[in-house]
Amino acid sequence: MKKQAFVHRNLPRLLLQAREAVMTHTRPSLREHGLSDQQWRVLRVLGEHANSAEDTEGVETGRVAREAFLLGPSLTGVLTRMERDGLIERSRCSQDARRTVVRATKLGLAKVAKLSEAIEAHYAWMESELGKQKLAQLYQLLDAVIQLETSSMDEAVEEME
Amino acid sequence: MKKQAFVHRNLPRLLLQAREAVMTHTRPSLREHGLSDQQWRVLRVLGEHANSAEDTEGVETGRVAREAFLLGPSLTGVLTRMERDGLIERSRCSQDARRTVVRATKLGLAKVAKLSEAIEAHYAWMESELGKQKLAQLYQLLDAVIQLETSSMDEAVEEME
DNA sequence: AAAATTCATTTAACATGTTAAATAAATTCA
DNA sequence: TGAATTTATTTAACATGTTAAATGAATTTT
Repeated sequence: MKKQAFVHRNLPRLLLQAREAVMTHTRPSLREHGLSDQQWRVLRVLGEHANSAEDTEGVETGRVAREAFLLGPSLTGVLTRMERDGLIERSRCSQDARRTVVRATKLGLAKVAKLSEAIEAHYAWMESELGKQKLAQLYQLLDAVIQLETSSMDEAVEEME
Repeated sequence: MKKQAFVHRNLPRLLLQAREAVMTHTRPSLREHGLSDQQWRVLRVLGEHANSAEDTEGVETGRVAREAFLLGPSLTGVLTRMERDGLIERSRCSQDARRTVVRATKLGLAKVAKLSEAIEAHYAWMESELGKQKLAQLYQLLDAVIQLETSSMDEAVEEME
């Protein structure tokens, strides 16, 4: 019996499609508040750090970039427009003048609060439609893929050094 | 016993990360051939249609946009640069002068052939590292998410009409 | 057939992604 | 201490994403 060929499915494209499909649901809420996808990611990060003890100064932009999954140069522009729109404030870090620190304004924090509800509701909906197990399974598989590729990349870097 | 809260994981971000992780592997091959991610997607589509019977004229840009997952205006720019670099040719559709049709040049097709090998090899590697079942499972789950969101969107559109 | 409408693509304007180079401040080293 | 190096961010230049408006060609309507 001939072995059935495993038909693979353009994984990057599928991941992109899946992401778009999910965002199609949450994006309208963001737009109602005048936020781009990236601005929302930034606000979300700032919201998470807002009540943290040492974050009275704000969060370093490097950290924001990592956690919001943005590159430095992109973040610079995003922050400029967010400052213009009164969502955040920037200042120099008092400890290390190389760094810039950012914090959300009252307006920004208010949007985080409102939108977090909408996002939560969306997760609840997905959970009920798709099932908890499947969702958890998906998380696991995505973690595995990320782990796989990242760790193999580390090896490649070691070889170059 | 208190019910354990289901900790959800920022699905869009995970999907983005997973996609980046996968592309981290294939991107160097693309760059060696001087291709951007988008240019590769376009070439891939053109390659798939190249040996098709009726495609002697080329493929309509609308179709390319859909299959390469690009928006019209983005595609226009991408194609302009690809034409400049000798990867593709554009012309007016003889049947319907509104449409533009595109085809890959010899150079373009050669790159598709070379890169397809590299991509295949990458899938083989992922398959062996992650396991066929898990990969198949991931495809299934991603399909389910896409299905879920797109079908619920259709309903929303119906309500507006 | 001429006007109105629909359809496919492009242009325009602005936001973001991406790489390399420039700035500027902190750190290390001689 | 002062020069060389490292680190954090920004600027610059170009490619792509995104929405709305413009263009041009087919189709429908009257």
